[in-house]
Amino acid sequence: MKNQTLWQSIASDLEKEIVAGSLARGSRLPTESMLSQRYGVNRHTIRKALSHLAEKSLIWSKRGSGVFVMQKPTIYSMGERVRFSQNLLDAGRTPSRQKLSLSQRLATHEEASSLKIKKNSKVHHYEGISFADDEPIALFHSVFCSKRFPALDEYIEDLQSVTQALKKCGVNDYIRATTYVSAVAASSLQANHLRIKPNDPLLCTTSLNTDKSGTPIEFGRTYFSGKHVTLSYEA
Amino acid sequence: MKNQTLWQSIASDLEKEIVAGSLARGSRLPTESMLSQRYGVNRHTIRKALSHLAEKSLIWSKRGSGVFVMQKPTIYSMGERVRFSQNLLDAGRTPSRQKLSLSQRLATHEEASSLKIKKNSKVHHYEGISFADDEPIALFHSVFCSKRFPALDEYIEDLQSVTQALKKCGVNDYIRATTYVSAVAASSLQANHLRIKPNDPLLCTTSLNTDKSGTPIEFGRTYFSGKHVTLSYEA
DNA sequence: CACCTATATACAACTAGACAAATCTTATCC
DNA sequence: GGATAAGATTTGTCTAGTTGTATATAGGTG
Repeated sequence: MKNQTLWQSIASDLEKEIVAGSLARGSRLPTESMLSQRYGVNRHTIRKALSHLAEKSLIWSKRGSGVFVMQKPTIYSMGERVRFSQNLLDAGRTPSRQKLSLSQRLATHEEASSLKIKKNSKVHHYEGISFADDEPIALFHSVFCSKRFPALDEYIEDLQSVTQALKKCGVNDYIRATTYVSAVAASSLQANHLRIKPNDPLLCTTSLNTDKSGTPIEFGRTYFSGKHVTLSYEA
Repeated sequence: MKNQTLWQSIASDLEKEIVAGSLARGSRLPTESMLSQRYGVNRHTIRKALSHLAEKSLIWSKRGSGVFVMQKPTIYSMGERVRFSQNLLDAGRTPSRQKLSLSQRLATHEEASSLKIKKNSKVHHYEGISFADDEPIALFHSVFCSKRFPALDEYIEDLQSVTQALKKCGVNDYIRATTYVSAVAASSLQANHLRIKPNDPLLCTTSLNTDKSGTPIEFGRTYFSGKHVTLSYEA
């Protein structure tokens, strides 16, 4: 720990405060100007320390707004039954979702064939952001056969829960049939929603849920922020 | 004074200018490049002369900023009532303080036992720099029981004086109960604040102030720059 | 030879200042 | 009360200048 540069000392000092908890998870750091005063250095030196912490995913910054302490990464377990809210509760986090859009449109080829419905069938398209402790961790979009679930959109709107909405439609249980996982780079729009930078890595899961008899129910993709989420496949 | 090397004669030349006052205390020297031009030597030769003056504590340098003339050292007297401002005024210096941070956090073991409060109690944490004639001479940090002095942080913020802030909290007088003194090496962060080099010696005083009845009020540490301060224990 | 003095060059670390872009705050208007 | 506009804050980016450090070279001296 010798011969440290100033910005390294500052970075490790701030890191201590974060892990010790005196800078709480999710809270805002002092501004760069205030930090430069506190440490008696130029703002650029502070920025170098902060950018180091940002690379370690301890903090993230938003122009015009401030620098914030990141939450701990969330372990998201994939299994036969993947339930967003329950998953996060199990991980000790507070789940929430924000709807981005909820509409009807024609199914794409991929969606139609996955759901085993006719080409040009109508589907409910549900798109949104998943949060853990008010921190965005994933973007999702799902489609459901409109013919089979005529009023699903209203239920989702009311209940804010896909699982509950499906129950209203008579689907008491559904099972993850297939999941594909790949890594992609975030677009600028995705990055903005997830509060990360463009080209940061995303975990892209493409999944199909069916009922017990194997009939397709829901097809969708979820983009998890690599910084915030680790997928777990434990049995 | 013959057979002097180049850097020696340059050093003594600059020293003359300092003691004569043509290079005022606290002012900035010409840059190393300018000096190397003025004396017609290489910059390294200038640096050798400057580093000699720095060892004699006549100047100090800040990377990226420049080289500055140091003030004279200060005598700081320790006694039953240790008051920073009064001490410096008595020594003919102009005191000032700069706040580095002021926050609440949980007390450490040492702090809790010294203040005789419960473990995990909240404390005000006040951290800053003490100046004499605009030259930093010490780093301090103090803790006060939050429960006993709920609004102390606001008072300190407003009044910029611990003694005055405590008066607002009903503590009209406090007494130095114990003081421990040790010598430690400056960290790079401490060195930066005190305008000295890492590993330069510091006088570390650990002190407890109580009210007249002996109830602990304030516990803290002060790190005096060995180059700038001599502690005095005269009766 | 080993060591000090001095030169030369290059790069790293840090400061200083300015401006742009995004955001937050506040006053104002209807 | 809510929308809008203006101003202040805050992060992002850029250019320039200064000290700190490392390496290489050469001459003089004990």
